[in-house]
Amino acid sequence: MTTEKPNRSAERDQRILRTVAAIPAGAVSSYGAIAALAGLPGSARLVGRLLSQLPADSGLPWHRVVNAQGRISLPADTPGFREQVERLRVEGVEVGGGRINLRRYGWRP
DNA sequence: TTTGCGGCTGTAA
DNA sequence: CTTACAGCCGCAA
Repeated sequence: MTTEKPNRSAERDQRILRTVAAIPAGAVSSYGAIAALAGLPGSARLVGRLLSQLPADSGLPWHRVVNAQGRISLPADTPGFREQVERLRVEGVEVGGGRINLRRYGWRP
């Protein structure tokens, strides 16, 4: 009735986060791919923003998301970058120079 | 409410 | 590898 304005953004967020959560360990996906899988093609940057604001205790595998070039999108001199590299290696993903071979580790649902 | 800007982007040149 | 531009969105002014 009075409020006929559903929070569509919150819904998108959930869909994106759920998609990220679906990436299996040992694999990586890209911002654009996640957005597309979540039904939001073209909203790659939204995925990035979401992950960047993700609480530390979210439990989501944010580290399994890299850019379309297979590169970690965080500045190489940041704790976040090192953390991502570390987490990926723990899962068996080879990371060289902040790079990942998508042919090999790219997630294909 | 409109506008402008910037981003964990993507793609093409 | 660098540069440029295109879309999409959230946020501050």
